[in-house]
Amino acid sequence: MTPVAQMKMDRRKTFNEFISRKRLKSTKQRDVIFEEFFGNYMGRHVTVEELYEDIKRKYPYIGFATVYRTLKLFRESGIASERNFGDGKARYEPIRDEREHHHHMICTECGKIYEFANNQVESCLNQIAKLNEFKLENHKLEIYGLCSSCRESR
Amino acid sequence: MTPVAQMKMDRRKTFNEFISRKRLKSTKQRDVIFEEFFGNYMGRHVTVEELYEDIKRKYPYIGFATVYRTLKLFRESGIASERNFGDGKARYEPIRDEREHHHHMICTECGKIYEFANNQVESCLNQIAKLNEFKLENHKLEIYGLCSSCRESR
DNA sequence: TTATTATTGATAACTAATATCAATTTCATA
DNA sequence: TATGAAATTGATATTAGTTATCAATAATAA
Ligand SMILES: [Zn+2]
Ligand SMILES: [Zn+2]
Ligand SMILES: [Zn+2]
Ligand SMILES: [Zn+2]
Repeated sequence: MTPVAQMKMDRRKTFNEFISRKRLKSTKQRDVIFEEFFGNYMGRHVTVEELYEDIKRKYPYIGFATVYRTLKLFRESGIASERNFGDGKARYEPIRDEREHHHHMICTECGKIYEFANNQVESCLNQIAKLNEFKLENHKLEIYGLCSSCRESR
Repeated sequence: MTPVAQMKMDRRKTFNEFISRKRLKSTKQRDVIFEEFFGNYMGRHVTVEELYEDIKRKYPYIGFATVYRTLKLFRESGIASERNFGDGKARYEPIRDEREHHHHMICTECGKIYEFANNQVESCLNQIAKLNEFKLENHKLEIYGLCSSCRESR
């Protein structure tokens, strides 16, 4: 089994456990949305609208509200992250590895989103929080600017 | 003259220059909003609604749209920063010193906002951008968690 | 199978941000 | 200081994204 397939299976397991722990129900719609999201959006940052439009083509009976609610469930169960990059639309990304914490660089010209991680920054933030007697629960770090190709075509 | 009064005068000068450069007009409303914002909100992070409610008490003839538009002008002229801390409402803060770049720690319990600055983080971000051939235009960094007092009362 | 409970999808309601527009104000010019 | 073009104002409407509502339907425990 490929690592990606393995990961998908792990997320499915986590989600199923969440469903039964919370006494929720597993439905056709949730299955479809899971398959689409974890099949086609790995490493991407999709808006609810985008995912809905995508799914609607194959499964026209699935409504927007269901996609919206299911993505919230994915987040709640810890298999997806919700992101907000300042364009007013929430974006969701599948969590690949729970230890893989990362941040984003967003091109203000073409909108492309790049990911990065940096241990030094992370430990700085922990130190800053500690120094201020602040219990760090989470943090948000984004770089906005021009990606290399948009930079050239200026 | 106190440093704060000096700073306020400097911002006023910058704003007046902006007004005349852009061929805009100076009005009673803009004066009132400037005075209120730079008089009472130094070091704070006020929403449009809050500032409007505050001003309305003394100057009931000033409308919400004017406060909203004037804060946009303050930002455009470089005398105020617009912030967004994930509660869906834009917040504005007077720029105290143009060299004083800082970030925020937000208590998820009481909503208090603390500021911090850290050179090491800044140089890390510059390096990360450089490494990815990304032209850093700006960045956003926030720590969310519990402040020391909310932490204790848990 | 049945009864209970959750889910669904259409749509309404909500919120913050922004656009519209006629009346008013500012200000450059005369 | 009068005039007129241009910007501003405040009330209100519109938009966009999110979230709530609810009757019909589907899932599941007993
Ligand atoms: Zn990401
Ligand atoms: Zn981090
Ligand atoms: Zn600040
Ligand atoms: Zn910084």
